[in-house]
Amino acid sequence: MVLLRGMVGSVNFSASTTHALRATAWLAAHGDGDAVLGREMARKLKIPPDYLSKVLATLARSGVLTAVRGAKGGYRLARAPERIKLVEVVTPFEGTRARSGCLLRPDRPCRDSGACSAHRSWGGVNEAYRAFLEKTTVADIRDQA
Amino acid sequence: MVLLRGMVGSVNFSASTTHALRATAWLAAHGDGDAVLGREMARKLKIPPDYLSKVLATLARSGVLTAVRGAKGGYRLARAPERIKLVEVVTPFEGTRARSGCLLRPDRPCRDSGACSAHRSWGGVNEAYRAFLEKTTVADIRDQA
DNA sequence: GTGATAGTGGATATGTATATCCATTATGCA
DNA sequence: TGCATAATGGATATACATATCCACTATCAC
Repeated sequence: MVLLRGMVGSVNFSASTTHALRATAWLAAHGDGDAVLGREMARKLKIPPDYLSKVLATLARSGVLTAVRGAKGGYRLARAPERIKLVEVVTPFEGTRARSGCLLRPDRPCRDSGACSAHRSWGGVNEAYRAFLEKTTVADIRDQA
Repeated sequence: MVLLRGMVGSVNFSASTTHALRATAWLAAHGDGDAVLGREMARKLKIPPDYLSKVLATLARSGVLTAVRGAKGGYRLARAPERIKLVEVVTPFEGTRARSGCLLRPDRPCRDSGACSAHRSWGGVNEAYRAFLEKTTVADIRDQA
């Protein structure tokens, strides 16, 4: 296995989640009210079109985007970017990977939450992660699109 | 897709990494200097034996464990648990998943690191994660085994 | 030395996320 | 109404992590 020392230690999202974040950020930056073609977003963001379309459909079902079918259709943000939290964008894709947040037994709720210091500081990492997703909105990442 | 609202927002490790953490914690708690059979650890920790043996072999190659072959063989911690950082246990398994830490473009180094506030606070999440792995040792998670 | 034990490593199977392909449905517009 | 367009969704392919199986090598006990 290839070791990438110094690179370890970053929190990752799945490809689906990353596509969702980039797409919503791009819509916030370039959407002018009109619906934007999924195909065009895929081209601009260099994401496989048929894959992105699934991601966009999921976001539409979740209420983050509004899908417009037919000619002149496409996708637009369901609300102003300032009113869409990142947690809304992330949740539909990270749901299956969600865990208890317990370091050693992520498959089940952990006993003695506050017992050891390692457990508490690990909880702090998760709390920082959760807080970021709650307080950051699509408007905040618009410029990075 | 099933949504698990309220569960999203925890940082996860892969199964291999979790096995490695649990195995080293268990060795710190139960190893009394003698080598412990991989098979016994698998039984106690309820981890598939043949899978755990690969994980243990990787940890031995990385210098976290010492492997003892032949009869009366097994594995032991290479050093005192206080002197083994979690980052050493995690690195051999999370290496392939390592990314740039950039929220929207994890596949490449990100431009304008300090430009937007979202970028900075996301960097803070990663910093908390990295700091945890650096400051926590196997001794700190021993009790959770 | 001989046999039993235990780690090592290659080959393979399985499950899930990722990615692609294509038929269908819905809608705007002439 | 009819046509072009675009989202929708099912089926399938690919890649990788996970898991299993088995043959091989190294070492201890006798």
